[in-house]
Amino acid sequence: MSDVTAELNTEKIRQMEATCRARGLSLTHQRRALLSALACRKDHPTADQLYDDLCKNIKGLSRTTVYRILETFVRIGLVVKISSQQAKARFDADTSRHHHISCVECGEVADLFDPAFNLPELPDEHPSGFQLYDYAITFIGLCPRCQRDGSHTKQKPLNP
Amino acid sequence: MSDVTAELNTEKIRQMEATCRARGLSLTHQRRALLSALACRKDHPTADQLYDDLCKNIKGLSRTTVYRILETFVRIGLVVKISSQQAKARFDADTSRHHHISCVECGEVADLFDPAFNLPELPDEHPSGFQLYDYAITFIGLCPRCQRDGSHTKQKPLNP
DNA sequence: CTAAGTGCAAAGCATTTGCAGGCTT
DNA sequence: AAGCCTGCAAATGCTTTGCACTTAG
Repeated sequence: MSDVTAELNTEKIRQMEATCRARGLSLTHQRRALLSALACRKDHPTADQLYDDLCKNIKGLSRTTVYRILETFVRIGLVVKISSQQAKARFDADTSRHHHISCVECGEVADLFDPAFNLPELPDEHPSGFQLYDYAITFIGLCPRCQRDGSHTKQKPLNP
Repeated sequence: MSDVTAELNTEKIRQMEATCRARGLSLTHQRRALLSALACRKDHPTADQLYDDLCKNIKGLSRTTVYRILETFVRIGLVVKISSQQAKARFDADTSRHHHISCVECGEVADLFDPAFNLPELPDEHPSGFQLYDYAITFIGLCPRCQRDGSHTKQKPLNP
């Protein structure tokens, strides 16, 4: 890794630690290590990949801890959890182009037919080298029922 | 349900059955029932919700069968599987606005920074009554490595 | 010192697999 | 009749939970 990159990472880690302190979170070495692993990686690791990374440096680290810390970081907006808001798959018999909106609270999924949100035509291939087949837009929000109930026990947005 | 709706469903079911035949799939009553359940529902049921629906009418139906049939229907493009391409969550320490592209074959996720795909500003609330927080765009494709390997054992697109 | 954080083991779900028997074509 | 399909039970894989111990502030 180049010096410049290393410095950028250091800076990023410093910022993340500051965020933790601002939230009153203890800076345990497990958390520091995870912070640094996240800042260094340019891909989108799974919890287990991060666990494997950290194991090299922390003896006796528990997988549970990695899951728990990640959850905490997501809650304070330090990292984003990609895909699988809820673990279960949902199925849609309408295969026409439309979008979905998913409730952060209860996980229900509704249709959102709004051509204003359709994307311009996809190229067959992207500069990244990926061959593009399709895309999916998922909106995140709170459904009317959960707005009313106001229980909000799960992953409510919590940004500074 | 109104007569008109019922007729539309009948028509839709007929088309779906035709697709099955065209693919050489046996029209078992489990498959017929699932077809009809899917055509009737306007929401986005989980496999278990569909299983519960079907249980009322088919004695001794197995959950496994529902999962297997759904998988088959997805493969022939009759239904779309929403969210959770792979079951595991992935994490991204970059919380700035950008998109992701996910490989159908290996599940790897890459960044796609292309403002051309950014959406117009979101309204705070949508006509559906949902309070909107955010959105996520996920592109589906085949990564360079899997293009080379060409093993393609999983969910390759298979539309008419 | 004291609450917050961690490790361990076990449980929880959604989903998948192996295999024997049953049903469409 | 032939082979695709299904049911059952058990396994798998990711994630969460309960509880006692440890550590940061």
